[in-house]
Amino acid sequence: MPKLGMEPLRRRALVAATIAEIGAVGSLEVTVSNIARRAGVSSALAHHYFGSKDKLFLAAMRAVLTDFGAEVRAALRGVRDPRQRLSAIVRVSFSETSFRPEVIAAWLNFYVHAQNSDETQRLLRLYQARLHTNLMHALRPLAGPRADTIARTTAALIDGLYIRQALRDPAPDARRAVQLVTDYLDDALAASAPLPERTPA
Amino acid sequence: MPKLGMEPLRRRALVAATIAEIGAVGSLEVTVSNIARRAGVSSALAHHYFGSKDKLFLAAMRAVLTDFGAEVRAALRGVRDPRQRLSAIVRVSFSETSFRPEVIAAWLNFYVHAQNSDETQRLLRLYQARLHTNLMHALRPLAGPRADTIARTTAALIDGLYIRQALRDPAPDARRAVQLVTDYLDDALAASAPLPERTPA
Amino acid sequence: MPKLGMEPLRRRALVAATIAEIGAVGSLEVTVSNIARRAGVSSALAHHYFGSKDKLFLAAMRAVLTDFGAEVRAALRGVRDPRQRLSAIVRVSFSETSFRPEVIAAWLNFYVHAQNSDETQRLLRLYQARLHTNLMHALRPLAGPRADTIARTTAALIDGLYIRQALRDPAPDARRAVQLVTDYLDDALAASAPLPERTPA
Amino acid sequence: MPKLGMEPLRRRALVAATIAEIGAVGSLEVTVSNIARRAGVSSALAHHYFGSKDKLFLAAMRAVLTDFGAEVRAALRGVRDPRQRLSAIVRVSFSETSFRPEVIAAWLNFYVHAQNSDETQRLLRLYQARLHTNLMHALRPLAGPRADTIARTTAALIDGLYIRQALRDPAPDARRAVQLVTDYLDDALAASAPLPERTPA
DNA sequence: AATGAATGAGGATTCATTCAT
DNA sequence: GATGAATGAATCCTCATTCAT
Repeated sequence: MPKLGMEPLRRRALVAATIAEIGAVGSLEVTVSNIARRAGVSSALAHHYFGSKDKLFLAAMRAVLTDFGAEVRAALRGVRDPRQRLSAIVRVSFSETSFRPEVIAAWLNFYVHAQNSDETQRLLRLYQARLHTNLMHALRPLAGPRADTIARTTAALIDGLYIRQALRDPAPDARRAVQLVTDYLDDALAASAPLPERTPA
Repeated sequence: MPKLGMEPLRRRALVAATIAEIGAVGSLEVTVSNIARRAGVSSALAHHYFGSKDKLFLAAMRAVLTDFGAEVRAALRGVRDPRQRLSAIVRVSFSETSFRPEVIAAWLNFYVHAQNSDETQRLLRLYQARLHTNLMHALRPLAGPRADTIARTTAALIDGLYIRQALRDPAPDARRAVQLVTDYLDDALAASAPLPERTPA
Repeated sequence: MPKLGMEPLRRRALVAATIAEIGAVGSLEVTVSNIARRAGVSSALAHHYFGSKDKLFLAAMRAVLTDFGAEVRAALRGVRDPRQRLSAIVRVSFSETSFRPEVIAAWLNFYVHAQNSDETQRLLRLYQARLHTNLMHALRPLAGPRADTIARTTAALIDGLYIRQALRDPAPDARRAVQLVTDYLDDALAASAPLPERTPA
Repeated sequence: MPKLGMEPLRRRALVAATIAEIGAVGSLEVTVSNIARRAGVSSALAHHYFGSKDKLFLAAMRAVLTDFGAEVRAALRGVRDPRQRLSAIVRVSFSETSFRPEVIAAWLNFYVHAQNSDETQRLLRLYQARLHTNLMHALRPLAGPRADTIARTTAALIDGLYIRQALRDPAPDARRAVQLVTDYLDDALAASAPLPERTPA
């Protein structure tokens, strides 16, 4: 029962199915057929709308990054205090939207995919650059010349906590992840500023 | 012209070729044929010795971890001072053996592979546990109750720095990576200990 | 915004697009979608009007033959002298309408298609029969018993010159083609006329 | 029961099967699977040895041309008289090896394929060039300045007779084809030379 | 010890065709 | 009259794996 205006719906469904499938399988070795089945359509339709498996991956990745970016912007909206902005960034990095097993798995796989896809690489760099910008904006007033180092460390720490979740032993523990990064930031800022103010855990 | 005692040589060559191929291709989507060609043998021989592609992967992974473990042990041998032991661990983590593009790529891919291979998962956990043990051993005298947190943060940070190198933008910068982790440790230990002693960059 | 009386326009457009597409692609491996796009309509419409890809091909072929037939009739109209009728037939065979790369390509492909389509085969035979009739009509007074042989040779020569153009090396050279056939006819008729009487094959 | 040294056998079998299949189907729309089945092997093996469908086509075409070239050389060996050389060329063009329905169909399809394959185009040009050279060699002493025209006409005539056989109405009639070309040559040479010597049919 | 030969299974992709609107 | 939506069927191609030698 074909209807008009299905395209955006199908696209969204296929993108969601792609992320879910990558998450479920745990690698990029997913079949277009399975993704399509998950989205309730034929594999031919996936090709009809996206042209190729690779383009579908790219669309999925863009969706993940777009979602993340939107969440960050929302979380930062109206927050002026640098320390609170930092907290917001960290919190969103491990939010329920992003820090789910399937998204984590997708994320990890996108890093792998970046090794062979310029566009994926570009997207990941874009994400990193944005994160860095956001962190720097908040860190500069707090850490002065050490801002850059702290920003890089924080970003690496976040990625490291993601990759470690990929082992899936315990369910991803967002709380603990946030805590670790927060602790790190406390220490780092304490060491940078004359009058460290420790935030309560 | 088959010779006697070739087995260990072939095995080693195939394992090395596996790592190299994964590194070159940037994903686990490598073919046994290509690995075998790289090792200068037929793909049938790879199966003869390892039984399956998966077993070959596992062997490669074990080799990486074994090498790393050996390097760590060597670096720690004779070093008693906790802070120096910490430095040694960090240094080895970014040593020339491990922090090469191809090994980084292999590493990243093993994390992916772990999603579907219990044995790979077990191996990665083993690596993590050993690293944790080593870190704790050195951190306990320095950071007391905070040792665990710092150890986890350090481990995540190392993994995060690895994954970030996977984007291959600049060649892997081991020096900078070591510096970041060292800085982190300085701050963390400064915050933990009564009398922080900053190590010179 | 569908309009009334569109059918003949659409049909013509689709038929023209079919020939053009076959010519452009150089084989029958054209898609209905591409043909339809070229005609500015949806592929569904092509099916609506023609029922199937094959029927569309047939329609295109009929169009080519009809055009050719009409051109021949026009060229022969009012011409009474046998030698001039011969010339007219040859001229039309390499006229600007027919001897264009795309039509040549289509022609060649119709010969291929005839291998599997009775209807196409029938059409090509019809074309051949008509050409033969026309040639015979003009040749009988000029060559008597040799008319049949000369007619067959002329027809084969024309087809041969077509197929050779399919290699597209130089742009089709109609002038030269006409010249070759004319020369042939001159020789053949010279050998047939007044004195020499050829032995029957 | 795999044996050693199968490669050349398989290659030959696959090439023969390709020609046969194209001949049977009457177009290039044959599947590798069917070709392979005809050769008694799996489609995977066809890819193993030839790399792709297109390469297999090319190999088949080369085989056809090579066979034809060898036959021509054999027929010309030891023949010195120009008129007899001409006859030999014509005879071989319609020999039992070449003028079979399946080879005719393959031939026709190679002309089509040439529209999209540079290599096929190159091969066909090569065939044309060789034929032209052979014809010229024999015609120059007989027709002087008209040799070129006669050679081109003869070549086109041969191709035209081939394409006409593609309609398959009657089984290919080699005798008649040879006769037509011979008659043509007689006329043309009669018109060129002062003292035509008619060869007996 | 080592490999060439061979294949089954599987996956991306294409496309003619159908149908509800 | 016209089309977007949708798919089943096909086809090329790849690859891990097996086996006889």
